[in-house]
Amino acid sequence: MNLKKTLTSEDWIRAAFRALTHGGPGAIRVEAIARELKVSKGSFYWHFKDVASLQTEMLEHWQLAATEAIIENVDRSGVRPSEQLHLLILLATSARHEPYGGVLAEAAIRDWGRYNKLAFDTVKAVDEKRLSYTKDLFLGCGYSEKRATQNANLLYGSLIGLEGLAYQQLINLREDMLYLLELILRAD
Amino acid sequence: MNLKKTLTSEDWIRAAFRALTHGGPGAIRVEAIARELKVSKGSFYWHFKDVASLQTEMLEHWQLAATEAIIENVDRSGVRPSEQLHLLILLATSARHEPYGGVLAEAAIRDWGRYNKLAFDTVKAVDEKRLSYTKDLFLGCGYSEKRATQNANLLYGSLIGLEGLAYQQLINLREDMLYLLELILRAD
DNA sequence: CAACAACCATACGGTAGCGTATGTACGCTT
DNA sequence: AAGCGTACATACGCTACCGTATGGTTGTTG
Repeated sequence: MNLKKTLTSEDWIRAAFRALTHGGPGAIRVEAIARELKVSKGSFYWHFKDVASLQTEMLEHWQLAATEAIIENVDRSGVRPSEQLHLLILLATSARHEPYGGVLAEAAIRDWGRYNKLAFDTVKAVDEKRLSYTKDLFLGCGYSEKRATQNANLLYGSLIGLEGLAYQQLINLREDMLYLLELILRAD
Repeated sequence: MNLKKTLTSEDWIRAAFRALTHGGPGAIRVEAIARELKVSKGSFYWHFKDVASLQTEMLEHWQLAATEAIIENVDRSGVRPSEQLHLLILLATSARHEPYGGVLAEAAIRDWGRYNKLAFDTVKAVDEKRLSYTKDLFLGCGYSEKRATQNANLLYGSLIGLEGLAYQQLINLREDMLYLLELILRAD
């Protein structure tokens, strides 16, 4: 009995994320997603005012989930700061805990942010929060303000860039990220 | 007398890159670019068979230019390997020598590669060449095969990721890249 | 100067999407 | 069982784009 009779707006949002992940921002189209969901677009315009409002809700959902996902797990680990950084990388490079399609959706939204102001602001807010959180972990390790900032920038920026290369099968994401952390922590 | 009477196919390609940079892959539209160039699409279909062939030529042009751009300057510098790495970063973070719109086009093509196989293969080929070149520089510094590979992955991957953060005004690209190189070279 | 090719304009049919208007089936209340 | 709101289906007009067909203009060449 997994047959739901009626759809919710969240069903539409999830389907829209699949479309975004597979075809980019331009694939967020009412009629195409409706076909995917095997309903008519009458359903869409019942749950949403228009496409823009769907996009807004998508970004809101993602922003919430994207900032809570990893941070909570690391905070609750209860280990010491340098171990938290290690754990952070392990979690970030497993990437099966992220919402709405994981790394693929993450990259798709990041791309989206290049051509859409709302998406840009959303991604920027998420990046700021993650950078700030990572910086705090380095501060907890005893690094100076400047060093903590640089280390956080480096760790997070590298993660984003290396994810792209890993997607192309050119590198091993976790191996290279752990190597970077080693370089950082080794330096006095 | 900067008024050229007729357009060349390269004029169309350059305009298409501007469209790509500003609006993403979905902005590569004949009639929109024609308006931008103040001609009709009759011009386009004279120079190109269809949109797909324009896209193909765009990627071919970019692939050629993107691999030759920096590498040549570094090769001709004549300094020793570790200084070449330093120079490489300076050039990569100035990014005003790149073709077809520089970093912005680069990122747009990278995004494009997520949803288009031809673009994907092109970006992958470019990344492979740059990674291999960077790796050779590290080999020239005396690093082992494994370390040279890891260092190259890290340096190039970080550049891509940090460029995104720099675009959001969240970091200083050159400062963080030079810091990374310092971390790498300092480690024995 | 006639002929030809390069280059572009205009007009057309076809497709795909958006948003709206309206019809309809179904469950739930009273 | 009559009525009402929920959740869709269907049909419509509109717009933007693609690709083609065809005609016009300009420069070059014999």
